Order: sequence, then structure tokens, then C-alpha cells
Amino acid sequence: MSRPSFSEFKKKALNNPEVQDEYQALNTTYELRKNLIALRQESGLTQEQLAAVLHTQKSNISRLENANSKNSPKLSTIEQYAHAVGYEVKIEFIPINHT
Amino acid sequence: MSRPSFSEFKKKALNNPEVQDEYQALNTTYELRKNLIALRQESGLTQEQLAAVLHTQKSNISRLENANSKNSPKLSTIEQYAHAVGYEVKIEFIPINHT
DNA sequence: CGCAATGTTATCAACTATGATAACCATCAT
DNA sequence: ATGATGGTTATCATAGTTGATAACATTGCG
Repeated sequence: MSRPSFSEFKKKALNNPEVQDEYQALNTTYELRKNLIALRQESGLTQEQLAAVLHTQKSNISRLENANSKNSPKLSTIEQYAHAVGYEVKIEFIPINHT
Repeated sequence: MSRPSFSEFKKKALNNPEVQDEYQALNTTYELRKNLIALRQESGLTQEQLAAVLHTQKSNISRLENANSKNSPKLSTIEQYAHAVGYEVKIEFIPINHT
């Protein structure tokens, strides 16, 4: 119960950018955010232009792209975004290692 | 405007089970439904048991597994289900062919 | 048959994502 | 400095998902 606690270790580790990347690579929401932004930029659209395609507002696009852990979008929302930038959505299930 | 309309052709085609599979394979929700059920059965859990793991009710599990086109679950809901049966979720974006 | 187990459907309340508007920050160019 | 552009954040109302309960259908087993 003394000695550096695990929560403290974790806290420090999460300040290391590399650890952060590895850690959050497992975070589906974080991965999603990265991909959505990349796809939009690939398509050459601004948030405002994409919003127009989807008949919505740029603020909503920004919110989706910045979805934090407390905000989980609907699957249909992700699909609409994807279609607008020319992509189909596929959900993969990857087995978790139980060592 | 005369001749068998496209909507009629489509209607007939969709009665062909093979065409159905191909058609709905593109439907993310349908794919999801199939996969969720398969994963749960693989894990040997009943809807009721899985519901217990997720601290919810079996009726909610059934609803998720039978998600129709009018019902789009949240990403977090899918993730919770996946984790309970030992899987991680990954979202893939597949380019649409613009011939 | 009667009963348990499994899954489905309906309903309503509670919660939360989304739509819409507005204000704001940062960057860049003129 | 000013204006324009791209993106962020806050807020509120609306829409839709989820939680919970209950009733129902089906299957298989005693």
C-alpha cells in the first residue's frame, strides 16, 4: 500500500506521448476521431463544406471529430459522415488476448 | 417509363436469397447484427447471461441484436457488448467505387 | 400436458446524441 | 490592423437510444 501506486505510475505513463499513442490506439473512439479527420482532409472538404453535404452545421462536424470519451456517436452518424467522404463503414471484432 | 421498372426488378432481386446476402452485406447494421449474435453464441452465453454481465436486461440485448434500419446503436453500446464476449471493436473505412 | 429456458416485442421513463445558433480563437493574407 | 477562413466550444431544444418491466411465443424436456 506504500510505494508508488499503480495509479500514479499510470498517470506518469500517460504523459509519455508514445505510451499515449499505444494506449489510445486501443481506444476505438480515439482511432475513429483520427480516421474521420484524415478522410475528410483526403477528400479536400472543410468542416463547413462537409456539413453542407450532410445538411447540418460545421459545429456538429467538429463535435463528432472531437468526440471525447464521454461522447459516443451513433453508428448511423459515423456512416453518414463516411458516405459523404466516399467511404463505407465496416465493423471489425478483434479477439482480446486472455493470457 | 414502360417496361419492367427498376423498382420492380429490385423488388424481385431482393427475393433471391443470394442477392439478399450480397445486398445486405453492404448494410453495416445487418452485418453488425449477424456478427454480434455469432460472437455471443461463440462465447456460450445466453442473452440473459450476457445481460447480467452488462448489468442490463435481456430485452435490451435482444433489441440490439435485432437492430433494424430504423434503430442505430451507439458506438459505446457495441463496444460494451463486444468486450463482454471477449472482443475489441475496430472501425474500418472502405472506399466506395465511383466507376 | 405442464414447466423451464430462451428469445422477442411493446411500453414508458431516463438519459444522451444530434441539430441549430452564436460566440470565440487562431491563422493567414491584404 | 482588418477581414476572411477554418475550426472550437457552449447552450438549448429535439430526437432517438437505452434501461427497466412485463407480457408473449417458441422450443425442448420432465
